[in-house]
Amino acid sequence: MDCMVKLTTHDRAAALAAGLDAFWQWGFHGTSMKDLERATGMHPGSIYAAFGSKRGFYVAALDRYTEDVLADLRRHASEAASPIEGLAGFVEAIALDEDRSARSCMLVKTLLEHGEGDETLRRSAESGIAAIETEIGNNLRRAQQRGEASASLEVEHAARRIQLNIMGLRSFACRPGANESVALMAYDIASEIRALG
Amino acid sequence: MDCMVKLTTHDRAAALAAGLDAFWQWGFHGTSMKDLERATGMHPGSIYAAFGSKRGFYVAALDRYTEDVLADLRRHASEAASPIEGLAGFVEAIALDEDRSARSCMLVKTLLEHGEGDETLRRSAESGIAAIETEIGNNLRRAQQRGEASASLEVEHAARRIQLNIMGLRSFACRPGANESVALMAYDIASEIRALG
DNA sequence: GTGCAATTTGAATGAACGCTCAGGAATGCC
DNA sequence: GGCATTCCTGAGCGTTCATTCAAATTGCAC
Repeated sequence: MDCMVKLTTHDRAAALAAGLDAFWQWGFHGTSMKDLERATGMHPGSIYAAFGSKRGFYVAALDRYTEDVLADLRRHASEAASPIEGLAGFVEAIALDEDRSARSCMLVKTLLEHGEGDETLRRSAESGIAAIETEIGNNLRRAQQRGEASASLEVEHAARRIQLNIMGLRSFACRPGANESVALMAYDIASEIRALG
Repeated sequence: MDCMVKLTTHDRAAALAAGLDAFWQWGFHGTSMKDLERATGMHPGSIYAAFGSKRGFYVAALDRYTEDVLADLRRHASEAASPIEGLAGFVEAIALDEDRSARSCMLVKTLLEHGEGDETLRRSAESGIAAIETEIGNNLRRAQQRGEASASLEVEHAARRIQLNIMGLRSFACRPGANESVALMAYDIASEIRALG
């Protein structure tokens, strides 16, 4: 009627970002289509035209989240003096980023919300987690090649262990008023990573 | 009508256990009153008489979960040769318990599902987490008194770090087919705890 | 300016939601 | 056995859910 939002037309990336934000806050079941309409500025028909279903929207948003995390990881790796330092910096950033510090890892959130039940979403979360684990492993291997990490380091195991720490840290960060201790533990974890080098 | 379940009358503990199981599987939003009726064998009116609301039921089930975890922690502490060994055994048990291994910590699940929004549930989860953290801290302090842990150990920080590891481990355990690596990491974390002694 | 295809719109849909409460059954007391 | 009381039952309440689709609007070629 009043055509207040013509911007939204076809702005798929913006819709995804807004949808991700909503799902991140309230979860899949906790976010209604009405919430998504408000968040994206789209009307139900348009959302269905773009993403097929509420679940389809969630999966697309989750994939985008994974891409964001991977990009962030690669950025830290490329900007740091070494692969190990890149990983340590990635973890330390969790302590500094105040906007996101009170938010869990979206992939863990998905895994816990749909631990039993929705196979599609669980698979989607699992593949994202696996991708991040691989990326962490790549960094560790690069560190080995540069002689910065012991050749005897079990890369896959170490990568999983780092990811477990990150998952725990991000979950812990959801505790109300945990900012200080989250920062302390982020630095702890970062120095454990540096100790690999 | 057919009075098929007379057992349920007043069996509050059983209802709580059944409700906890349902909420643990599907979360708060993912569990409907119909599901709870099926799980408990109670009729809606009885559930409301017993717990006030769906949220009230959830809070009661969550409190019971916390009590269960605390009891488990104390049992390990009392049966082990030392407080440190008790904590290590508690963590190792996560690797062995196959029934629960695919389930996250219910408190973390609550925190993530209601990270933003439901203040009541968040507070409830937070107080449970705090109670467990205190109990872990008590064990560490006892280890210090027995001269098994360094007197310079920062108990609160170490307790939080252990809890972070447990949170991460339990979340990681929700990954489909992660059993092996979960067991490996549980042993890793247990030996890090033993290294405090 | 006109016609046409593509897109946007939002009211309407049936189902499922959390929750209530009048009425029936069971219980306790004398 | 009669009565008062407590407890249990489940149909049904109003609401909200995810989803659809016919109608209105738009963008574009000529």
